[in-house]
Amino acid sequence: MPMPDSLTDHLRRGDLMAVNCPSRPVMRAITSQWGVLILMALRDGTHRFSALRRKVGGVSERMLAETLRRLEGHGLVTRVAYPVVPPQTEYSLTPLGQEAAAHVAALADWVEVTLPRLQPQPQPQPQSAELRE
Amino acid sequence: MPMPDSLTDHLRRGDLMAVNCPSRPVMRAITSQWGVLILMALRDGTHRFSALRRKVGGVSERMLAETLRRLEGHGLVTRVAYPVVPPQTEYSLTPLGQEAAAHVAALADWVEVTLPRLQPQPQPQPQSAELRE
DNA sequence: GGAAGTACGCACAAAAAGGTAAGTATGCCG
DNA sequence: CGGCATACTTACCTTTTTGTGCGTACTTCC
Repeated sequence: MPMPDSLTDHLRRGDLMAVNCPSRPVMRAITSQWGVLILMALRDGTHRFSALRRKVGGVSERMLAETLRRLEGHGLVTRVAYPVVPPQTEYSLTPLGQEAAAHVAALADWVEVTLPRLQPQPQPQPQSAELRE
Repeated sequence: MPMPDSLTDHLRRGDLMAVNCPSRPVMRAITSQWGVLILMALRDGTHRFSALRRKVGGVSERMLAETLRRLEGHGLVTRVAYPVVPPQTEYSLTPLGQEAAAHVAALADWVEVTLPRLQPQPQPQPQSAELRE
């Protein structure tokens, strides 16, 4: 019988497989499409908003701002805004952010290096396999 | 003037920062919400569909099937379907899948272990900081 | 003096992700 | 003999995500 979780009995010290695991939002922030790229971009040091936008190909201003804010909210990114004439803001990784970024960079490097050995998702037609009666 | 990329001049050996980098789809498959969890779940060995569904909390059948298919398309997961009376299918990681899964697991472990040191995203009101005239 | 650059917030719209329910074929359990 | 379990797919609908302009306040460059 699939009786639902009686309570928050799963959140011992973070079972990512549990629906209510508090680590999930953090993982999502880090592994989000732009989160990954922004973390990696910031590994090269402090960047301004527009510099990041130029560096991370394809990101819109809205997504960049939003993702930076989420990362900041989790303590992975630092934001320093100078209320100067033309707005200026500097983003950089916190020590924790650097650790996280190192992990995603490792994965990203692996993907890039392994790419030729990965299928270009040929999308096989849904035939049944292994016919043994 | 923001002249668009003249051509495929960016895809040298995989600049993830480039919009058209072929690594991006793979990264998205791996770092997708369910991709991460499924890869980690499969680290424990071969699983059947329903076993995975039970293990990965919160995943729907649709998402599970879809994500498995994407991972399979990229050569990270193997699917073996036995055309037996009640359907039976076994999913497992390919060698490449195990490498990928190891990376995501490393990140996930880091997150779980670091969680107490990460802000619970207090979402600060958008005030300006560092007032220096 | 008009255009561009800066770092966004906001409103609107399109696209993508995700959930739900139902259907399938059939052996097994009660 | 009816219901459950299995592994999905498909259709339909809701939710979330993402992109596109627009506006801002002021300065510098042509």
